[in-house]
Amino acid sequence: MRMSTKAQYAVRAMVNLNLYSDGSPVTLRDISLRESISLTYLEQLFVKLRRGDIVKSVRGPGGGYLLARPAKEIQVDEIIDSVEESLVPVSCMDQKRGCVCDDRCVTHNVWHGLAERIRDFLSSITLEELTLEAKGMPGKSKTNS
Amino acid sequence: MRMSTKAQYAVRAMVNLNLYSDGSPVTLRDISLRESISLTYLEQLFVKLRRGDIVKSVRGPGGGYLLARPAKEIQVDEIIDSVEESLVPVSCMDQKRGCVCDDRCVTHNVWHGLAERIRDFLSSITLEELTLEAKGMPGKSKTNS
DNA sequence: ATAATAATTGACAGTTTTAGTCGGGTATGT
DNA sequence: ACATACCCGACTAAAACTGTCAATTATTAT
Repeated sequence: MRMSTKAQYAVRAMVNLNLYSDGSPVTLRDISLRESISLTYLEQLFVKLRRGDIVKSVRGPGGGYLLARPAKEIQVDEIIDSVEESLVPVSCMDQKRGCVCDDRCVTHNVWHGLAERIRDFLSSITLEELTLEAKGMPGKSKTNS
Repeated sequence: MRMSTKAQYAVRAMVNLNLYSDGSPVTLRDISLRESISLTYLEQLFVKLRRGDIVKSVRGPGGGYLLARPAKEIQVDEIIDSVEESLVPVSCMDQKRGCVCDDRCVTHNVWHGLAERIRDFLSSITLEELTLEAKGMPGKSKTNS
């Protein structure tokens, strides 16, 4: 039960992007240096984040990435979804239209319930909250306990 | 974010063991046939389940496995812990004594909070509840929603 | 126009984890 | 003694993860 480093990187990169954004685009190179994530790997992640409507890109000199929406409207689960990291704990439940197990699904409800808790929690946290926390100014809701 | 099949097998096997237990030991061979899990793989899992005080073994002819404790006192998270499947979503938090990240733990609280939710949920479900559900006689608390 | 910047994309590879198999051993009841 | 069933560690094939590399396209500054 591990969150892949891909997902962890994506969240960290997004917090960093928002933290250092002043209206003009932020380059991946800057994020790469600040977060010690390889530039080429970040590129991979941001292609997916763009497709997921989390960021938008500005090409050419002075270009980079901007948030596609206000930080308040970006939830952590959306970031993870965008980099194609499943939040569902078992493979038979990947399809939207429910579990396709044909038999012996005694444990189905356990994983289904778990998936709900994970989703609920991660969708309750916004990028804005994480960024405020990173600034040492916790927002109105804390992420733990 | 996947629950390994090892953990899924362990939970399924435990439900099956309890379901077909009438006081005398249940052999892994029977569980293997009923759940279509390889016998040798089950052996691996049950060594760990025994060490985790989930089951106890009876050797020799007529032997097999029994629950080490009443089903009501066995929680799903204990089963998963026993087969050495971490329930903590990030590796830096594996140690009991907290996260050892030396820096940039902006996202720490997210994973910590997530770990708590996962633990809380899985510890709220007992083997007895799962077994009753499997019998088509849902217990007092449902596992989902 | 041209050059520099920066995103975009696909192919590829090393490493680690997972999911098992295999071959023996050990305890116990009949 | 012998069959049963647990016990244990080494080994392996496959998959996933975590990136790298090379080449391209779009945009802006000069």
